Amino acid sequence: MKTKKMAKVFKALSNPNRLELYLQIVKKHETSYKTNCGCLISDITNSFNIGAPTISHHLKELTNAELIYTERNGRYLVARVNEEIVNEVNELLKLH
Amino acid sequence: MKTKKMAKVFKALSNPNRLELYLQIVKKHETSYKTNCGCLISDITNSFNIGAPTISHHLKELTNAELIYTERNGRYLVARVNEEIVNEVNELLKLH
DNA sequence: TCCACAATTCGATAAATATCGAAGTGATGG
DNA sequence: CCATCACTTCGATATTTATCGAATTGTGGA
Repeated sequence: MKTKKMAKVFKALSNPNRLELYLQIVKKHETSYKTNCGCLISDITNSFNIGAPTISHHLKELTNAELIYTERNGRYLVARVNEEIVNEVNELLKLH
Repeated sequence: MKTKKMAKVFKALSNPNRLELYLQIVKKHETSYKTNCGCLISDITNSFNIGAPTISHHLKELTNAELIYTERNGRYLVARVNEEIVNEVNELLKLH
C-alpha cells in the first residue's frame, strides 16, 4: 500500500533532529553536485549536539524510509538523497 | 525554529490512518472546491475502521500541525486544508 | 602490528503515541 | 423536552521511540 510507505517517509522526517540531518544531507548533496562526492557523515555528526549512536540510528531510519542511501568510503560514510522518493512525496502533497 | 514546526507537520502525517484521513480531506476539499462546502467528517469516519475517539484525536493532531482547520456546522464538523502550510512543506522538500 | 578514529550494536530508560471503551457535551428533529 | 446523533474527553494500556553510555567492529595511517 502506498499510504503506508509514504507514512513511513513522513515518520522519518518527523523528528526535529532527524529532519535537520536530512536537510543537511540534501544541502551537501546539492552543493557537491558537480563533484558528486556526496555527504560525509562525520562532518555532520560534529555539528549536532546529539551522540554518534543516535545519529547512526537516525541514518538507519532515513535509509529505511528510502529517503537516502549510504555508502561506505573507507573509514567514512557517505550519504546521498534518493531523489525518486522525494519526488513521489512532493507529488503526493501537491495540491491541485 | 522552522525545522521544529515542519517536523510537527511530518509527525502529523506519519501515522498511516492519519495520513489517509488527511488525504481524504484534501480530496473532498478539492472536489468541493466550487461549492466550498469543505469535508464532512462524519462521512469519513464511517469509511475508516478505527473508532470515533481515535478519529477525533487524529483530527486534533492535524489541526495542531496546522495542516487543516475545522469548523463546526451544527451537529457536523467540517474540515478544510490549510493550503499555505502545505505549500511551505512542498517548498522545503523541493530538490534543486 | 597497533593505534586512533568512524561508525555500529547493545542494553537501558524515559517519554510519546495509537488505540480503545465508557462517559460526557451539545445540537436537532420529532 | 427528550432521544438521538456527532463528536469530544477521560482514563487506561500496549507499543514505539529518542536518546544515552559502554562495548564492539572495521579501516587506514604510523
